[in-house]
Amino acid sequence: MRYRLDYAKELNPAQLEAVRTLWGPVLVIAGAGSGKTRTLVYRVARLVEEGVPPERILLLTFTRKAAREMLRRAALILDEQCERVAGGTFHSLAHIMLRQYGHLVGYSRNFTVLDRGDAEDAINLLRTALGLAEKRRRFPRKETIAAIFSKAINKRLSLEEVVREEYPHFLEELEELAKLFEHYVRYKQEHQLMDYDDLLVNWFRVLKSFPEVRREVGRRFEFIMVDEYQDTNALQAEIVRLMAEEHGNVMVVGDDSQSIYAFRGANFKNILEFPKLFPHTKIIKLEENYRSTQPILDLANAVIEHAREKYTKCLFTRREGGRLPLLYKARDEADQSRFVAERILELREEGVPLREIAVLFRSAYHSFDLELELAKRNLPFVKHGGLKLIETAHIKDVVAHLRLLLNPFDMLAWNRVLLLIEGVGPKTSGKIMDYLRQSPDPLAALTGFPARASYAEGLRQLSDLLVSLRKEASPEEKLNQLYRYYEPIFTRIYYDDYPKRAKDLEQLLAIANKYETLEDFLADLALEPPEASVAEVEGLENEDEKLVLSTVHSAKGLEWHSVFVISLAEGRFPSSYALGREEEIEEERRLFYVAVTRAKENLFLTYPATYYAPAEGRIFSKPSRFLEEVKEKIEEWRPQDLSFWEEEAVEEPSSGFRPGELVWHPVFGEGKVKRMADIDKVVVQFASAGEKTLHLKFARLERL
DNA sequence: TTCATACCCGTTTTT
DNA sequence: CGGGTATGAA
Repeated sequence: MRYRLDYAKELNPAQLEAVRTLWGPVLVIAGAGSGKTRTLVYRVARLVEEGVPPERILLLTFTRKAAREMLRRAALILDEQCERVAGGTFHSLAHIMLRQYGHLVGYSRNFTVLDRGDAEDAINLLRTALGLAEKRRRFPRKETIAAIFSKAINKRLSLEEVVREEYPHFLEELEELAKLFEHYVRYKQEHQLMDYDDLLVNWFRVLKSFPEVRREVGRRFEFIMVDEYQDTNALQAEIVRLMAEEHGNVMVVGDDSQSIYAFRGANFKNILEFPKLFPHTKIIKLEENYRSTQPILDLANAVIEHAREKYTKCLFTRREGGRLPLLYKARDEADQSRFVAERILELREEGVPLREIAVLFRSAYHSFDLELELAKRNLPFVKHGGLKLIETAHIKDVVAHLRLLLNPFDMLAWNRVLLLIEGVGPKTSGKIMDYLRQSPDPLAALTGFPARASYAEGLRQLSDLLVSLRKEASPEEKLNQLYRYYEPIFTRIYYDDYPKRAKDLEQLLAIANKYETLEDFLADLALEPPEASVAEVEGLENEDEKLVLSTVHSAKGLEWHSVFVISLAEGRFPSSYALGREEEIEEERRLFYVAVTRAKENLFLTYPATYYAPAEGRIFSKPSRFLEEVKEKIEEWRPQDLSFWEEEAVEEPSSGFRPGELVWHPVFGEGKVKRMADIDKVVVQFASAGEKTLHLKFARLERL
C-alpha cells in the first residue's frame, strides 16, 4: 500500500514502530520531549490512511484541549477526516456513554454532573441530617470526607483501607463515615446526580455487568489510544481493559517519571502493570529528546536520579550547546518578580515572542506578586491553573437555576436557588423541597406551595422565571433573562464586592453564546471548567502575544522556548503540605522534573530568601531541597555590577512608606510607620488608636 | 430567619 | 491572618 505521508522520513525508528504497530496491545514509554504527541498524531493519521473510519478510533487524553489539539494536527498533516476521531478525557467519554447507557444502572439521560464543590455540599447536607456535625469535634470536615470517598473509589480500595493508610486519626469515625457514604450514594442515585467519580464508576459498572454493551462499544471503538497513562488510576485501567476486551487494539503512552496526580488516586504503576493486563504487549521506548538542550537535560536527569524509585529510561539529545540553567537567589518575592520581569523584557528584545515564555510555579497563588509586577510593566499574560470560574458562589447561584431546567429533581440546585430568596432559610427550603419531591413536575408545582406571606412574592417570581426559562431559547438568551431576575439578589447578598463579581457573570455569558443547547453548556461547564483568571493586561495588538503563567500541573505536555520556575523554597516547592510523607516528596520531585523539562532553550530558576506565608507573615526560607540536590548542574546568577545590590537595598518599597516615617490618617490621626506588612499593607503605630494594619488600596494615608 | 460572635483551621495540584 | 463554620441571641 502507498501512503500519502512519508512516515519513515518524519519519525525516528522507535516512533515509526509505534505508529506502524496497529494491531494488539502496545505500551509506549515516552520520556519528556521525546515526540510522544507527534507519535500519537502520526498514528491517528496512519490509521485513517489504512482506511479505518475515524469514528472507530478513540483517543483518550488528560484534558479535552489536548485531544482537540492532537486531532487538529492530524487533520493538518493528512486531512480533515481526522477531526472526526472521538477524543476527550475519561470523564467526558463516560459522560457521553452514560447519557446512552445510564438507564442500565438507574440513571435517566438528563442526570446532573456535580463538581467537587457540589459533592461537598451534598455531603455536608447529609452529615448534618445524620447528626454528625454536632459537638463531634473530631469528625472530618466535608472536604476531607469527599477526599476519602474519592480516594477509595479511584484506587478501588475500601473506606477502611484508605482511612487506615492516610487518615489514621479518623479510624474511630470509620463506622459513621461508612454510613455517611451509603447515604451519599443513595442520595445521588435518587436525585439523578453524579459526581466526577460516579462518571467513572457507573461507566465501569455498565461495562462490567453488560457483556453486550462491552461488545457494542468494542465494535464502535476499534482502536483505542490513551495518552498520559501514568496519570490514570486503577478504575480507569479497568475501564480500558473492558473497552478493549473485544479486540485488544489498545495503545497506552506515558512516562512513569512524570506521574503527578497520585493525590487524586493515580498510580504510575499502571504503566508497569499494563503488560499484565494485556498479555503479549509490545513495549516501545522513546528516549531521544528533541526538545531541550543538553544542559537542561543534564539537570532533568540529575533531578530524577535522586528519586527513590528507579525509572526506566535516560534522556539524551543530539542537540549541541546551550546555556546552563541559571539560578537567581532573590532577597524576597518582590526581588524575584523584578528579576523575572527584567529577564522577560530582555528575551523579548532578543526576539523571543512572549507566548514562547512561561513562568511556572507549584501553587496558583505563588504568582500573585509577579502578576502585580507584570501589570506595572504592561507585560500581557494569561494564567492557567488555580481557581475555576465555576467555583465562585455567584456563578454557582446562576448555574443552579439552569440545572433545574434539565434535572428538576436536582435538590442540591433547588436548595441553592431557594436560599437566595429573602425570608427563606434552610428550614423553609427543606419544606419546599419535600413538597416538590412529591410532584412529577416540580418546576410547575412550585406555585402550589402554601407559602407564608413573608416570602410568597419571592417564590412567585422564581416560579415565573423557571417556567419562562423552560421555553425554547438559546443558552445565551436564557442566561440574559436569568440575570434580570438575579440582579437584585446579587447586589443584595454581595453588596460589598458585586462590581468585581459582575465581570464573572459577563464572562459566563460570553461562554454561553458558543453553545446551541443548555445540555452541552452545562456538561462542559462541569467537565471542562473554564478558568477564572482574566489577564490584568490585555495584549495590545496581538491576542496571542501573551506570556504564560501556569501551575506546573497545568503545564503538563507543553513546552516553551524559555521557562522560569519560581519560588523554589522549602515549603513552597516542595509544598509544605507534602513535607510529611515520603511518597508525597517523591511526587513533588517528579513535579519539579516536569517543570524543568518544559524548557527548550533557557531555564531560569529562582528562589526568594524570604516570603510571606499566609499565617506566619514574612518568613525566612531555605532553598528547595531539589535545588540543593543538583547544584553542580546549575549556574548561579551574579549581577555584573555589585552596586546593583546596594542601589536596590536602599530603594523604597513600591508603596513609598518607610519605617519611621510620620503619617496622618483621616480617622486615626497621626502615627508612625512601623513596617510594611505586604506589598500594599503597612503597619502604623497611632498615638490615639494604637497599632493598625492598613490597606494602602483603601486607606488614605498621607505623609507628614 | 438572620445577624453577630467566637472559634477553628489550614493553607496544593484537577477531571 | 482571614475565611468559613458553628453556635447563640434577637
